[in-house]
Amino acid sequence: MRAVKKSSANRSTVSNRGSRPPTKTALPDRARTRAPRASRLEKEALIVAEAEQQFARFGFEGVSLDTIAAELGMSRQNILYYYSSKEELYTAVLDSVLANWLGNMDTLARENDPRTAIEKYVHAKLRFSQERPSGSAVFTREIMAGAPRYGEQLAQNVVPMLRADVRTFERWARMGLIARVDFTHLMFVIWSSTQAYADLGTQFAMYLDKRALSDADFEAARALLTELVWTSLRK
Amino acid sequence: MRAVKKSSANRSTVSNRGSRPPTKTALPDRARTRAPRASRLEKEALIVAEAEQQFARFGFEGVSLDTIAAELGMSRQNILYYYSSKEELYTAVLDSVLANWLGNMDTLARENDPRTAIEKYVHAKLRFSQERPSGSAVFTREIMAGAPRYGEQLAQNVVPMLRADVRTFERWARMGLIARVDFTHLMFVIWSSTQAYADLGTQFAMYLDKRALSDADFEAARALLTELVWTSLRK
DNA sequence: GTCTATAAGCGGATAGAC
DNA sequence: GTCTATCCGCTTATAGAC
Repeated sequence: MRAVKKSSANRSTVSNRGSRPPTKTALPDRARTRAPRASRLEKEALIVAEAEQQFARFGFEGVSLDTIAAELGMSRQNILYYYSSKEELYTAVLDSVLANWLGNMDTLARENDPRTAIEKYVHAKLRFSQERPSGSAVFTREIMAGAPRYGEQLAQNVVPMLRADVRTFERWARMGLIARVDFTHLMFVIWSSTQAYADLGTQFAMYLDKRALSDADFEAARALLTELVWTSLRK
Repeated sequence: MRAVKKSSANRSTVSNRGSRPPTKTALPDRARTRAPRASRLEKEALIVAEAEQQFARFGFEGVSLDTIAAELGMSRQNILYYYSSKEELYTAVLDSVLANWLGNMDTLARENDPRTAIEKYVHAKLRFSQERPSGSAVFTREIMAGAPRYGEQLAQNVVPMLRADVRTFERWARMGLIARVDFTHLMFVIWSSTQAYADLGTQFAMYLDKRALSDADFEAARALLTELVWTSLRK
């Protein structure tokens, strides 16, 4: 197999700042009551947020510390003061997304009623896609690349969740609450389609002749997907 | 917005039908009089095939001409002899995938019976994901990046196909052949989930504790997705 | 904490020999 | 067609001044 090459790419192609996030507002009055510790965390959060946006669109190799720094009005050396390497910043982004994710995504087993469980699950997953599309996209890119930098964490955190959800479906089927279909592939469909509303959101919007997906679009997606899944499971 | 460079459509690498490198046709009696033209096309096909693999995993910026050349046992300068820039090679890859795609994907309207149409459509889309996963992934990455280099072609070739399919659904609904749901989002679900079996195939396989998805896995996906869609449309 | 300077290497692309 | 040589910009990262 080929070795994963080192990162270093000509950035001339990434000059497009078309749909960039709104220019980050500089730190609001950093007047005198500046707790040193809070300040650091605050700045790290800004860096991670900007890095998330860029990694989402261009992937690890497609982003340079310079472009991240430029967008934040700081120097690349300054970023390296907070994160000692590009890869460390990258994993910090993924850590941040994963934490937010695990904190907000309940498993199916939280609910006893299958219908309610599915409704809530699809809703939560789509909400994540809507509220943090970049976070979703960074994960998708990492997975598409073969998870070279975050495979361990994925295997330990995400896969077990999926397995638990499949087991929950199977339990419900044994209890006669739902019809028996291939629950693993059902999860694949639910995951990939909800994820797509984050990763391919701009493309979906373009198809719909709008600049970005609206609440109504996400509501339509939620309604349809819930309907699709539940109709096939209803006994 | 970024200017989309012209793609070298004249340099058609479309002849590479299958997923992998070209089969040498070599008519025995013609062995002496080697046509230089065929030789060139053959080599271009090899380059495009390797580039497709790498762009699929690492994206445009994540790949260097050096790594592509190394895998083929040639020099990066030699690649530049066939494709005068990295971007030209990249668009040649997308041209090749798109041609293969348009040639094999029928629209829904090809069939008169909705059920049959959906079955064939899902089947064809999944088959493409199975047979040319890298091609799918290159497109997904391009779209996730905001289609900076192939947006024009996407808008002209893919979007119209999707719109036509949605109109077909609507016609069937007016004819009373299927129930009325949100057909646009239905297409989003069909596209994203079938696409995922290419883009996230290795991850799905990992979840299933195997090295790669098998025919049986694709068959299970086909059966489930067809069932999901059709059940929700059956009147 | 933030800066300047610099190391050390990879990137795409061109020119020209053979 | 393929190679060597070369240009030059960009990249990550370190060292050290302030």
